Formats: sequence, C-alpha cells, structure tokens
Amino acid sequence: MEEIFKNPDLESVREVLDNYASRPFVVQITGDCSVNYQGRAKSKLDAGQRFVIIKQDNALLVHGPENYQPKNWQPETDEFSFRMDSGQLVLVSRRFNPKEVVEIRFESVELVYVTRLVDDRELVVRGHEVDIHEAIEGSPEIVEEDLCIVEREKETDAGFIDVFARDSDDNLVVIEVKRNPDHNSVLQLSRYIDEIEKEFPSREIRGILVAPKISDNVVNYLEKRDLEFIKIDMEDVIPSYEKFSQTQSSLGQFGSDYRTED
Amino acid sequence: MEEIFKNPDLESVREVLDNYASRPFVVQITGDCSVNYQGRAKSKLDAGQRFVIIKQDNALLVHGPENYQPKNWQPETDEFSFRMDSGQLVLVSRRFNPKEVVEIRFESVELVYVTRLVDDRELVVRGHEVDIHEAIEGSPEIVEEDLCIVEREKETDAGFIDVFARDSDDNLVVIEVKRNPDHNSVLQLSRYIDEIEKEFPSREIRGILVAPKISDNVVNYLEKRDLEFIKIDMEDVIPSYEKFSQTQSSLGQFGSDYRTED
DNA sequence: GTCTAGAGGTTGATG
DNA sequence: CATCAACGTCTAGAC
Repeated sequence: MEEIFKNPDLESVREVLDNYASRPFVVQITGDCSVNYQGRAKSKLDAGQRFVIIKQDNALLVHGPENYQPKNWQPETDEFSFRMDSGQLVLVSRRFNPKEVVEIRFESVELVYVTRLVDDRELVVRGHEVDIHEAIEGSPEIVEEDLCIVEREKETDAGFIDVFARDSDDNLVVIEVKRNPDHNSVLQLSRYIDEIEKEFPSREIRGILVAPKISDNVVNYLEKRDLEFIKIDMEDVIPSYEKFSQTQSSLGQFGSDYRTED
Repeated sequence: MEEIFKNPDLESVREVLDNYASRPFVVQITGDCSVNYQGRAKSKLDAGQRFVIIKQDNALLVHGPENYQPKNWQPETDEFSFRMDSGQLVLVSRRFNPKEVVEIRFESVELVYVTRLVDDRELVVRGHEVDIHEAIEGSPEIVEEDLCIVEREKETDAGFIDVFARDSDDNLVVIEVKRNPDHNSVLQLSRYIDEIEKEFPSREIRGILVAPKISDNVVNYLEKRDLEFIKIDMEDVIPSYEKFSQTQSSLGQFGSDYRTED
C-alpha cells in the first residue's frame, strides 16, 4: 500500500496529487519549490529543497532540512488545486476559516512517496496544568491544611479563576495554578482578587499562586502585592505515575533509566 | 544523493541510523512504532503507523497520518542512541536543557528514506505586530487624527509601552498594539497607564488598545477601565504589500487571485 | 460557529 | 543562561 516515484516529471506528480491528495493517503513530495502564504499574515519563501507532506486529513506541511517547525503549513486544507504553469507544478491549498491560502511552486521533484497509515492510538500526556487542578481538588491539603474548595473555573469579569476556596479562618482564597509562572501570572491573580473583592466586599481575600517552580523575580512580585506562593511537587500531582508507567512494557525502564528529576 | 530502503530489517535500519542520523542528512523512517516521552511532562503513545523524521540539525519529529502537529518531537537532539532490544529497534533522543528524552520503539519499518537537502533561503513574513507599530509610527492618523508620536518602546517599570503619544488636546496617550488581544492585553495597558500616571501625575492619560480584531468581552473589560479600542485594518498596515508581491513572479497573481480580504 | 485558556507550547530578543 | 513577549501560534473545551 505504497508508491514511490523517483525523479518524476512534474506532470506525473500532478497526476499523483490528483489521484491521492484528497483521499486518505499521506503524500510526500521532496523537491525544489517556492512557497507563498497569504491569510492572517503574508509570507514568501524563495526556491529551495524541502519536503511537502499532505496528510490523510488534508493537513499540509512544508518542512525544510532543519528546525522543528514547518516553514509553511495549513492545519487543515478545505480545497486543493494542482496545475501546471510555466513549466512549474503549482499546488494551492485553501482554508476557509480563517481564509488562508498556501501556494507551492515546484521547479523539480526528486521523490514522491504515497502511503496509507493506520494509527488509532491516542497520545496520552500527563503533567498538564489541569492535572494540578485535579490534584488540588482531590487533595486540597497539598496547598494548605483545612482548605475547602468552593469552585473550580469560577467565572469573573477578568476571566476564570482556577480554584476558588475558603481557608480554615473562613477567608476566601483565590488560587491560580501555573506550570510556568511568570510576571503575568501574578497580574492575573491580582486581577482575579480585585474582582472577588468587588463580589465579596466585606471578606478577607487571599491569593495563592501554585506552581512546581518559580523564579525569585516572580516571588518578589508576589510579595509586593501580598500574594502567596505554594510550591507543588509534580510527583505528587501526576496521580498515577507508576500506573502510567506500567501500562507499557518499555516504560518501566523509561521511568528509571530516563528519569529526569533528581 | 538519496537512499531508499523498502521493508528493511530492523538491524539494517539501525545501521542506516548509525551512518546518517548525526550527520547533515534528513532521515525518514515510516513504520510501526510506539513512543514515550519524559521531560517537562510525560507522554506515551502505543504502537501505530507513523513516520519519524530526523532533520539535518537533529530535530526529531514523529508524525501520525493526521494533524498539523507531530505526536512527539525533540526540537534539537543532543544525543541519539540506536539499539536493538527484544527484536525491536529502539531510538532514544536526549536533550540536555531542558532534560528530555524521547524513546521510539519500532516493531517494523516499511521505508527508510535518506536525503540531503539544500535550502539557504529565508522565510519572509509580513503582518506581525511590529509591522503595526511601524505603520502607526509612519501614519499616526490610522489610530487618530493629529496624534503625535512621542516614543516607541518606551520603557517603564511595568515593561515597554508599544507607542507613547500625545493627542490634539495635549493628553498623553498610551497605545498597546496586539494582533490577538485578550484580557491580558487590557491588564498590560492598564499597568502601563499606572506607570505613566506615576511619571506624569498632573497629566490626563488615555489608553488605547489597537488591534485588527477584538472580542466583545475584551471590549467590555476595556470600557470598564475607561480604555479605548481602535480597530486597525491590516491592509493599511502591511506597508509594502505591492513591493512584497513584486519580489516574486508568482506573487502578483497571488495577490489578486488569492486575495483573502474583502 | 466564537471565545477562552493552556501548551512538553516554540522562538527570538535582551540583559 | 534566565526572562519576556509574540506567534499565520495550535488545540481542546465550553457556550
């Protein structure tokens, strides 16, 4: 279930694209091309060797020989067109929302590779911010003893408060959770507190930033505003690290050999 | 300057990787693999058909048959290792800062494709936030008539003010430019105004958020704080669209046929 | 569909 | 090497 064309002429590449691009095949084209994009911004890329990938859901990627990121792309193409123009193969990918166009002009093609891939497994990721939210909701004591969770994702005019709680002295507690806290996290917390003060004018309100790490500057910034910081251990947060590991044979080893924490 | 191996046995894939992976070649492997990642977070991906790309700068991508995004990746690999284990080919990519590991286990390989790509052209993008700054500096009237630019990137304790200006009534104007404004943009503007009020206690100060679009919630949030919003037309902003177009033959057509704005 | 907040965000500039 | 802001950010979830 795969086809390879070495040094094809451009017209036959066009035929391959017509045949396969809008069906569930991955089509890869390696060749010399220029790329133009217009949509939310505009970009142009003069001729050079790249590989272009059309995925089975019509995602389009233009990758150069270096870098993690594609040079140009289309997360999802609504409409392809392929034509010859002045001896070049022109591929146009259109998207309707937002309205964006990527035009690729091939001057030559070294290789076309068509295949169909089957992959129904989902990627499982742990360690997101939401994992911290859930850990706090399940075990509020990892932030503070006798903390009582009132609401998660409480809406205010300034946005959503991650965790809204009451402490043992019946003060209101606004908790902002961040994996990578910065300056803005403090501002955000600060604004939430302003909103809560408006909503509960007679109550004492505390603000806590919860994060696995923090820089001194951000701590200073917090202290200036009488806000608190609680460091959380990600090992406490990822609720089933061991279980997670055991679900796959290689991961036990992965967990020990490749351990990155100290 | 390219090599293709169809349905190679895993041991010979390992040899290819040993030969090419750490040299300036793009190595692509299509096959059935599982992937584990550990670093800032953890992820696991059970066996399925994907293609793995090792770029010339040792960037690593694992792409499934769908989606713009890679399933797993390593922007830059500091250290590769390739070994056979229990009849599987194990590729380990390590990065030192941050400390992260991607492990790929191939159960079978359909295709290996090795090539060297030459691409020294730079991608040129227009329409970034800085282009809006420049447009305002060059033509302040696109924000407001008789606006007088005082300073760009004016430094304050709260950060850099995009554009600092004076209006026709000699009020001070703080302009924050965003392509995609949100709540935080308003907070930022707000904070700059606080700083300017400290610096010029006797002056009237206006705050304007300039953006090509905005949501109602953010407008409300602005209005509550007596701040203003000016919508900017990106067509007015990209300063040399025609010139930009003419730098490449196909782009004139690109500009008319593929025009995305109304 | 729009809006909002997070991401293994990534990347580039700056001190 | 850390900090900070922008990104054609993308993506997922809620409304």
